[in-house]
Amino acid sequence: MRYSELFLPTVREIPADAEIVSHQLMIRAGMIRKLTSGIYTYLPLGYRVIRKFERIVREEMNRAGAQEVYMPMVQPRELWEESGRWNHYGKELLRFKDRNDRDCCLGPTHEEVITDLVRNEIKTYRQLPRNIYQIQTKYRDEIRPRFGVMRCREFSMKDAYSFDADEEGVDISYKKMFGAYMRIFQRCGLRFRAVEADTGSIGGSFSHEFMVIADTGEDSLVFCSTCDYAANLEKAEIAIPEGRKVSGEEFVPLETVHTPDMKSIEEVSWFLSVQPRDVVKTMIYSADGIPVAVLVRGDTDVNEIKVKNYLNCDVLEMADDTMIYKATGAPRGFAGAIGIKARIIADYSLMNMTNFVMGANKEDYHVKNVNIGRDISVDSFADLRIARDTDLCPRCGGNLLFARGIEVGHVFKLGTKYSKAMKAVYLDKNGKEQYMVMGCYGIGIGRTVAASIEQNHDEHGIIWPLTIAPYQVIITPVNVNDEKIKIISEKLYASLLEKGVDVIVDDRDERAGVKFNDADLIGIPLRVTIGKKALSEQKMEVKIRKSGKVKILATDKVVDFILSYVNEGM
RNA sequence: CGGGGCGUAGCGCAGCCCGGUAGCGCGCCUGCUUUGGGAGCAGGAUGUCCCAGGUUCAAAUCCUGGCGCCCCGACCA
Repeated sequence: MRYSELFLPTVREIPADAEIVSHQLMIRAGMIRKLTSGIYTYLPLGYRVIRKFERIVREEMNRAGAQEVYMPMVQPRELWEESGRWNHYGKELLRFKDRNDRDCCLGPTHEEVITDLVRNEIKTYRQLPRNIYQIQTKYRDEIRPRFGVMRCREFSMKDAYSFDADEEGVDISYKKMFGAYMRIFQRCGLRFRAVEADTGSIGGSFSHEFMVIADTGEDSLVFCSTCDYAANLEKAEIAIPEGRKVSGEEFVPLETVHTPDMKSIEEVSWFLSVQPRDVVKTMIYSADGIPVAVLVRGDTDVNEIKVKNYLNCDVLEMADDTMIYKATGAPRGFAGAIGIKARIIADYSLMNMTNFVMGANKEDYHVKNVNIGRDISVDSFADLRIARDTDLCPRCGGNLLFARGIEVGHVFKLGTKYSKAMKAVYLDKNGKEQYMVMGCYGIGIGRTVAASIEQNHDEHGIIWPLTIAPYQVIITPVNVNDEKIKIISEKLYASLLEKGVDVIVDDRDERAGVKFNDADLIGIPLRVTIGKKALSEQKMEVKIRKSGKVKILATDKVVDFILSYVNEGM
C-alpha cells in the first residue's frame, strides 16, 4: 500500500474525551472513529488489525474442530421467552417491534439461536459432538459505554457453542476450547491469565475468563503466589475456617449505646473506641423482593455476587429505605440482627467473633457485646465477603496477589440450562431421549485489539506484535523529491510485496519527522529508512519499533533480514 | 437512573460573568524556500456559535425547554 493513497487520518493531539491509552491511540492512529455513544467505525488501519486477529481466531477454532457459521443479529421474542431470558436479561437487551408489531431484539449473544438450530437438525448421538462458531456483531445496550471499543454497545465477538452427549463429552469440548484460547492469546503476544469466573447472566455451572493483565482493566483478579489458583475477585473464594471456636472469652452482657448520627463502620468504631473488626456490618438486601440481612465483619466488604449465588435469586439489590425501615424499624445506618424481620446469613468471618458491636435497629443507637447464639441466631454461615490481600489461597494456603485485568475471552460450561429450557434433545444408543450438554465460548474481537494496545505502547504510539500488526513493514523514503531515494524505495517496496510481506511505503511529500512520527504512532514493527547518507554507502537502516534498535544493513541484505525477522515473529 | 462537566471552523480551545463586527493554535488550499524526528515566509478558504422558543433596538453571551457527548456512581458481558 502507498501511504499517499491510504485513508489514514492520524491526529497529533490527544482527543479530549478518551480516557485510556488504547482509546486515545486508536483514534490518534486513525483506527477508529465514533459514530455515536458506544458505536464505532473501523477505518482501514483498524480493520486490518481486526482481520488479522480474526484470522488467528479462525485458525485456532478450526484447528480445535469448530465449524464456522453466521447467525442473524435480529432475533424473535419467542426464542428468548423459551429460554426465559426475555424477562431476565434486563435493559441491556435492546428490544423493538417490526412493522407487523412483532417483538424482536438485537442479539447480545446467540445461545437461543444456536440451540434452536441444533435441536431442529441434530437428532442422534451419532451427530454429536458438534462445535459451531461465528464471528458476528453483537449489540448490548450498555448502561454507560466507555473506554472506546473496550466497553461499547455494538461490537464484534467470536462466539462458539459446543453440543455434547454427556458430561464427559462437554468436559472434553471445554478443554479443547480452553487450549484454543491459550494458543490464540499467546499468538497475539499478550500477557494474560485464565481465571475462575462467575457465570453471570449466561448461566451455567462453571467458567473461566481470559484476562489480559493491565492496570486499566475493569476487573480485579486474584492469584496465588505459590499454586495455580487464579480467580476474578468477584468469584475469589476464601478458605472456610475450620469450625466455630469461641476464644474462651466470656460473654459480656448486652449494652445499648447512644451513637448520634454515627452510621458508617468508621464512625461507629471511632466513637466507641473499638476496631472496625470488632463491629459487624448488617447489610439489608432485597432478594427477588424479599429482605435478607447479610452480616460481615466491619473491616470486610460484602461480595454481592457470592450473596446472589448463595441465595440463588434472580435479582439482588440493596434494599431501599422503605424495606430497611420495615425490616429494622430504623432508618438506614443502624441495622442490626437483633429482632430483625429478615432472613439472616452471615459470613464465615463472624464464626469466631464474640462481644461485637452492631446496629440496634433504632435510630442513633448501637448495641455492644452481641453474641451469636445468645442474642441472635444465624440461618447459615457462608463465604459472602470480598477477598482481601490478607486472605490466604483457598487451595494451598499461599499468599494472594492482586492485579487488574481486561476480560478478552470467557469460556462457560453451560450444562443443560438451554437444552432443557428449549428442549434440545437427541436419542442415545438405547433410543432414549437425552438433553444435549452445552458449552459456550466467547472472545471480544475489538476488545482484544484494544487490550493489546494497552499492553504494547510507548510515548510515541502503538507497538504492534507482528502477528496482528496492520502492516509488518513501513518503508520511509526520507525525501521523495530525491530521484535516487524514490527509485530505490519503490524497488524495495516491489520486492517485499512480491515476497508476500505486508508492506506500506510512505511516499508522501512530507518531512522526515512527520513520517517517523506517524510510523511510530501507527506502530508498524519494522521501519526501513531510506536516506541519502546511508544510501551513498549502499546501506539502509532498519529500525525495530519494539526495541528501538537500528540495524544498518547493506542494501542487498535488507529483504532477507526482513523476511527472517517476519517469519520468526509469526 | 442519581451527581458533575461540556457543546463556538476538520481537531484542541478562548470569547459568555459584564449583550454590540466571531477569534487563537494546529490542520487544510496556493506559491516560494526547505528536506533525517511533527519546517519557514507570504497569501487564502472554512462557522445553522447543538436545537427550539423567549427577553432585547441588538443574543455565542441572559431566561426556559429539549437534544447530544464526556466524567463519577449505581449496573453489567
